[in-house]
Amino acid sequence: MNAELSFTEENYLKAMYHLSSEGSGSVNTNTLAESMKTSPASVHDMVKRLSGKKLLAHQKYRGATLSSKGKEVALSIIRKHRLWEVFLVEKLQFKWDEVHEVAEQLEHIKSPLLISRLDEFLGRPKVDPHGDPIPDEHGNMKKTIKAALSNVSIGTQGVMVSVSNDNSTLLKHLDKIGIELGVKIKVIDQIDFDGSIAISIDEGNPQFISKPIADSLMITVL
Amino acid sequence: MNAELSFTEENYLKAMYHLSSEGSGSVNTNTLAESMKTSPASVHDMVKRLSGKKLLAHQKYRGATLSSKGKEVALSIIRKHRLWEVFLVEKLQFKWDEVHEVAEQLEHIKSPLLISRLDEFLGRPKVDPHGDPIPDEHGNMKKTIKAALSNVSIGTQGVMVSVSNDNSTLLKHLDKIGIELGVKIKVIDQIDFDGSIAISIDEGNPQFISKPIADSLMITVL
DNA sequence: TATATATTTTAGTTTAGACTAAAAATATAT
DNA sequence: ATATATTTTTAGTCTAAACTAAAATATATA
Repeated sequence: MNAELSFTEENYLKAMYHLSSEGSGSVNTNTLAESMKTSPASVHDMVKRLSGKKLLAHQKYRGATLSSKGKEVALSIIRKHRLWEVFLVEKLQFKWDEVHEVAEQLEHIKSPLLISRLDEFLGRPKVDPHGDPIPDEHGNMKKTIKAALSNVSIGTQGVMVSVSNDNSTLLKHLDKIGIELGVKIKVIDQIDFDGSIAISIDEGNPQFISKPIADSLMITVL
Repeated sequence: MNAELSFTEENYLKAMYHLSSEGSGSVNTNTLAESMKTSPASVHDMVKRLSGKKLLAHQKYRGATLSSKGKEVALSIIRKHRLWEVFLVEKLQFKWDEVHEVAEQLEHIKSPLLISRLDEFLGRPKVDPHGDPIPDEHGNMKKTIKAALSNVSIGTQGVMVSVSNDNSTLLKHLDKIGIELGVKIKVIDQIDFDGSIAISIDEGNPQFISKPIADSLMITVL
């Protein structure tokens, strides 16, 4: 009845989910091909396979859409991926940027018991180390809100998710003061005069960053 | 140069290792086919693949032998398998009869960092939950002496390391009478009539177990 | 509207890993 | 020593998932 999916099939479903604004809306062949780093022809083959398995709906020349069954599978893989990322960072001291490749492998391990025990072992975390929400066993998760650091109110906590500016002087500066992707940031104070703000990084001592810097730092609000 | 191996290729190498009395000696096609639950023809295909990759040596009609490179790969997979088993039992409260299937999947995850961190996290264990030794990162492990409980003389003490039979009725029975991995067992008496024996479990009161059960209980002799 | 461009689909190959059936080599038993 | 049985290898086929090249369709522009 529910034949086991290959790693590849699972990866296509995951990509479909991410590309279709959280699972609703259709994805065209070329977009999926680019995301999967393969050819449109290969994608077309796979889309036919997966729609044969009722995991997505497809009509000729009109792109593909995840079915509810397909969405369910995608969310369970995302859940596994993010739980493993938490494990790697919290238990095995992986750095933020070392987890992805390994989690890409671990997400395909098939064992419901493993995942429920892992979830428990980790204390049923709600977000992964990048601040992305972890779906529960029914696929429910709360949406994350992303905002520039300069845009949130005092007391807001979040996880650094991107720098909307690739000026290398800025990047070096961030590195020096300990701001990197994945760190937890809390806004402590805001100075009206120049728009600079005081933040704590990973629960450390408060330090100031200027408005232009705060403008370019994006966080997911926790 | 060192192209990544498929799960299947890794499984063949692992089977080769187990079938060739710890990696030395040749394995014939039929034996390997039975172990891999496939046909001799398929095995032959794979043996040609793997000898092309210098992971084993093969001469026509004369069976296959692991090369030192192949043995190295096999041992690294066995290492990963056993470390994951320790993780599942010690951290995720898996029962010793629930770990195998999941470890069969986890052993193929490719990340040297993951394994070295996992090893550290687990306190560099020397044996897995079945009492089998865990190879170190260079493939070294010490041999353990195992014997069936029915085979040792009165007065012998040992530690329960495995059950050479995965019948689930037996496993449940053992669980009920308090026999689990790691318990210390001493042979108190042997009854010639039916071959049953009296043992003490963790220095407790003697109790009898039948010959068929004693046959399938393996201990490491102390 | 007609034509150019972009996207999607079809058709035909390729590789890994399985399969079955049959042929070849080796081992064994009378 | 020869017949028989066993084991191994070859040959040919199948499926999943990729590929390239070409055909079909859709979209955009003159």
